[in-house]
Amino acid sequence: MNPQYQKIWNTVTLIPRGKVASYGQVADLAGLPNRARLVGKCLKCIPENKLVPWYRVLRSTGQIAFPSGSEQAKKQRDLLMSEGVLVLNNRVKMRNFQWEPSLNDILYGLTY
DNA sequence: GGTGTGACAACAA
DNA sequence: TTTGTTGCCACAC
Repeated sequence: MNPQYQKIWNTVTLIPRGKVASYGQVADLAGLPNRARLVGKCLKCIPENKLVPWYRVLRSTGQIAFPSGSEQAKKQRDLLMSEGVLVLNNRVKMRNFQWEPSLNDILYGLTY
């Protein structure tokens, strides 16, 4: 499988419970600047055995990427709410919930 | 190789 | 705030 995909999945796995990240942020951390859209593609083909918290990835605005009211959007909202992330009108307040990776996260989480 | 397509982002109005 | 436009770039045809 494409090593870029592995890197992206690993990065998403590092997002802690109760926090979220944007597509662009994940791309940057994975060493793939300006490739937010690749992250989106990547998330829809996660292998089942991987257990990647895809639902913690949102648009830079805090909006859920799926159309509001869609089944996928509902599912994502429920998963976020279940770990304490407040979702109103298909959107999260990034000010409150955006993940700020520590130096340790970057040095030890993204290497393998 | 050209072309169209994204679970995007930044900006304008 | 919400909507539209433009830039972006790896992929799949």
